[in-house]
Amino acid sequence: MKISEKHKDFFDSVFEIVRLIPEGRVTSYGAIAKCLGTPKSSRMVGWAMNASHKLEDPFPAHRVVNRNGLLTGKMHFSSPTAMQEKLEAEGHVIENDQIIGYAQVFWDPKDELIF
DNA sequence: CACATGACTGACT
DNA sequence: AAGTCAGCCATGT
Repeated sequence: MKISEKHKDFFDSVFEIVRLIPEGRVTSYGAIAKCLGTPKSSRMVGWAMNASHKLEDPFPAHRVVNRNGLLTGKMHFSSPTAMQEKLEAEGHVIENDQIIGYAQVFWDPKDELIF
């Protein structure tokens, strides 16, 4: 299966934003979707994350969680615990698959777009 | 082609 | 406050 060129645009934007996430910060699918102008297409952001596995370069998909700071996509990583481990390695505290102090480490893509 | 599912979210009840 | 519904749209059956 191959990603259409039309979708590549969307994917590219998502990847670019996620790569901009500073270490020790996280963001949500909705925030990215909103930044792209399609706030209701957060599912598509998750879809893009799924496609991120094809990327050869390291991709911090673990820095993208749902709006509750819940690691809903951890099962899609190489290891069910990989996501949590990487987050903890960056200084986050995970409890019950949820990022403690999520609001404090939340990073809004718009912060980088607005000057 | 129709229906169900999913790395989601916001609104409504 | 907690549960339900409705948008979203690609993919799988």
